[in-house]
Amino acid sequence: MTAAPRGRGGLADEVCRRIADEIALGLLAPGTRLDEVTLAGRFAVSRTPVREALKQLATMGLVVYRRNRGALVASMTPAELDQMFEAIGELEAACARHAALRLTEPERQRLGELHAQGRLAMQAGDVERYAAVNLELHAAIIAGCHNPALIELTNGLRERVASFRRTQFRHIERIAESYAEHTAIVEAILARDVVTAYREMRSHLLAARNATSRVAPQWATPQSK
Amino acid sequence: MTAAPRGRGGLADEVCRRIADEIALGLLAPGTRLDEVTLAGRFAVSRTPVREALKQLATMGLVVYRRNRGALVASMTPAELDQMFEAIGELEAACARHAALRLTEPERQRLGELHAQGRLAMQAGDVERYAAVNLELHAAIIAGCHNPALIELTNGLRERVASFRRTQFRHIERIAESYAEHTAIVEAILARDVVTAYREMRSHLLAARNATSRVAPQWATPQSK
DNA sequence: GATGATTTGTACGTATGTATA
DNA sequence: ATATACATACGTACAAATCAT
Repeated sequence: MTAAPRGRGGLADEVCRRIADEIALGLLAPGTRLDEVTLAGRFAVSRTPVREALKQLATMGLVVYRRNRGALVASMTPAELDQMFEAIGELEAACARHAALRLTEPERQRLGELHAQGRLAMQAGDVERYAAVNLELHAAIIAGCHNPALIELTNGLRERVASFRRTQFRHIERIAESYAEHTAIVEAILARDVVTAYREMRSHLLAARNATSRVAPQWATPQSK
Repeated sequence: MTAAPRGRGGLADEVCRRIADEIALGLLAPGTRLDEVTLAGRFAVSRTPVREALKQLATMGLVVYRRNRGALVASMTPAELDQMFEAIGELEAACARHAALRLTEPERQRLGELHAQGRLAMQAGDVERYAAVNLELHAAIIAGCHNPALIELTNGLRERVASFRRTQFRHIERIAESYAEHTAIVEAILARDVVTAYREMRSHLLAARNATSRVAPQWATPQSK
């Protein structure tokens, strides 16, 4: 799932990936203390790889270090989360614009299929499934820009807010809205309409931002102590 | 200069900053081997902080790791550099758009002053000075978006390409072009014209990309081994 | 406010793996 | 191809700082 350390061997990178996944999946809630020896025990390694992993996670922004007091899973204020979504909006919109011009034929086909799957999930009222398809659709568009730097940046940001956006599709109404927005985006991309693809993706993510911040206000407080 | 690790104490972060600076300044050329013991000696610390620093630099993208063979200063192919500039263009353009709406009065004033300084440097034919002012102007616009996530992302990318864009203003003609583009950008921002600010900043960085890649084709080859 | 316990930060030793002759 | 040299990767020990009592 996580693409964080540019795939190599090494215990530190392995530990880094596993912690990153647990954070993204919400198993490690924001504000959770990350004790080096505990983690070392949990992954059956010494403290050294754990320390290196935590340092990497800190530079990724998934973890926050406090001087001589160890690491915490990063938490965000509502304002910070909002800024994050704004940044993601800018990046994904850029990705969508480039995707409109650069998508290969098979990629274009897959984009259409994913969107169709989204419709089925929506009509079935399957929230989990829609969320999964939604993720894949966005991933397809991001990858479709064919610019590794942009892709990496965008996915990095998405990973950082992953644990904060779980409740995105709680309301069924938001799913219908989301699908309608996806339609505009997908159609624009397939029509190679760069301006519309950019604009629609941007407003789509602004809408998602509002949907999220409405639901998750209480997490934000850093429960440091 | 470098803002890499979110300012804390600790030798690892100190070493990280210093190495990052040396890379950005070109003292450590792309492809240079980063020997742990050598660096440890140079900074008068043990290998541990150096290792942690290198791991951080690797996740920042300034350094690449080869499995069980240590770290190298990251180098880029012309294609990768191009993609990098494209990504920077998207980000800075977004910053410019937000800056047009969010700049405070003192910030707006400073922006005008910086641009005026650029004109003086250009008229004096002072390449070094123009390059410095150029840097400050871009930094002012980036900071002016008032979105920490966007700012951090953009500056991170700029740092990664810093050592590759040193020759940007070799040709005096490029300075004149650059200044003219800056004029369009600054005027748009000061007029709160979001569309123009975005468009002009984007094309400005595309132009800079071309200017750079024309000059620096040979560095790109990864001189591994 | 001082002392003890816990945890991070740094240093160093050993083993494994890669490159060279 | 085998062996040697060498640097990295991991583990462990010590020191310093923070938190709790």
